[in-house]
Amino acid sequence: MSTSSGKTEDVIDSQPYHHAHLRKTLLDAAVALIGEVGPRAFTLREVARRAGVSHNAPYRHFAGKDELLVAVAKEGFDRLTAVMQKTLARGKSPWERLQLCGCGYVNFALRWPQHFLLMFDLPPALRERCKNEGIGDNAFRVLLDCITAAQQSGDLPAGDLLPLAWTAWSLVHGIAKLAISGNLPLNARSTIEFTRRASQAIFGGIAVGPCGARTP
Amino acid sequence: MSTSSGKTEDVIDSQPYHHAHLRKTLLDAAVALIGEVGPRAFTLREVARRAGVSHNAPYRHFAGKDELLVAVAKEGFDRLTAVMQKTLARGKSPWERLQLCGCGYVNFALRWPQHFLLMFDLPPALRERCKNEGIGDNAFRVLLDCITAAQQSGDLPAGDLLPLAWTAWSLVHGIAKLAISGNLPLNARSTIEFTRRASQAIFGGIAVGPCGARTP
DNA sequence: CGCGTATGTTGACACTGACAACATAATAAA
DNA sequence: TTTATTATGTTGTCAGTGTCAACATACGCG
Repeated sequence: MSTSSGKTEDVIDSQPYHHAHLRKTLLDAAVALIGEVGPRAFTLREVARRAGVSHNAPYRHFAGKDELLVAVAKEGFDRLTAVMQKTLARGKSPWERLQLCGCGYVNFALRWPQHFLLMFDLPPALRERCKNEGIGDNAFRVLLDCITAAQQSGDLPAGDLLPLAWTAWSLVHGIAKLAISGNLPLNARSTIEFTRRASQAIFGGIAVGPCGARTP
Repeated sequence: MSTSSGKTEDVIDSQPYHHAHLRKTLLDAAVALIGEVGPRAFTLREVARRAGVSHNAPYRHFAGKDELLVAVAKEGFDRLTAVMQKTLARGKSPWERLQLCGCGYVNFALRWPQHFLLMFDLPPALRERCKNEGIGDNAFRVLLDCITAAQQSGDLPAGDLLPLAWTAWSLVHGIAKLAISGNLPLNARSTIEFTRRASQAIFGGIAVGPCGARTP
């Protein structure tokens, strides 16, 4: 019983050797650990411990702690993209889909706050590497597509795409960060509702109509 | 010359004993260190090293690393408040002052990104303590005052204060965070300009007029 | 002057990320 | 088949860190 370690592995015990499994196992353990203790208490050795391997085994699959963090971040962006796509699919118009896209973003942050923190609070050097590897690009593209569609349907004015995207992203990112850190005294449901109203406000304007936080 | 350590102390050498000076010295060193290496590489021992004391001296003035971090965060919020107040003072109308308030916020983040990161990326437990001690309250009050003034002058509609404040805060906070992490490919000047336009957009609306990122 | 207390130091411990050396399993080569 | 090579996991070690305990020193008050 050389590989007496675990659960998942036993099924495919024809390969008692870890093979590429350990990488996935470590990644899963890392994602779970992040969700439990957050980026600060995240420890390479604890990840190895949970995976049932020695404290140095991860080095065969990741150059170091940093690379594991990047991998966890990548996993996070993939999940974020999925959540946004699933959420915005409920929208009936380009305009509504754009709002729901932002709601999906905030919802992801509320559900997996630690993971979200890791993704965006990466040290500059790692964040740079993420960008070079195009790790957040898919998620951003979802937003861009939403805005383009809203422009084509006439819900948004034609013109430069990026400033619109940055504005929308900044708003929902700010909401997400502030909500996670407890600076918005709202529960999850209210936070999403607030996101929706703020999104409407940002495109429809607050000053021109009744208070944006009041009525649509 | 028992206290041959430093510069500032020599002036008041009538008290060769460190007294309450060390606390300030440590705090200054901590702020400087944060600015140089960021929250991640921030080390209690390095702070002590820079202050010229043993690695355990800080424990006489701070319960531990966490409490020092909280103190650094508090210092940051005080400076943030000062920057916002100074910036918004240039505004000629309540409406303009509100925008400049946000610009001051972003400007602070651009100038002292590491310090800004520390202030808002504090671990939940510490962030909680900051809130309990009312550490960010002054800065938030500056924003509230701006909004109230804009409401009284008719630039903003009357109504609940907090949703308006949250919306504005979320927007500038998002801009600051994204800019710092390199997700907005703009230099400092353009980022501030973008902040101004986004602020106008959020209250004036994007969809109702020409593209908010184009013309005032 | 002497003593208690506030402050700073030394020493120690467990923990971490990282490296080097070693061991073993899978695979390729002969 | 047998051997060599590579991929993967382990053990041992190191410097660095946060924190605690024990010790040393300087101040202030009786």
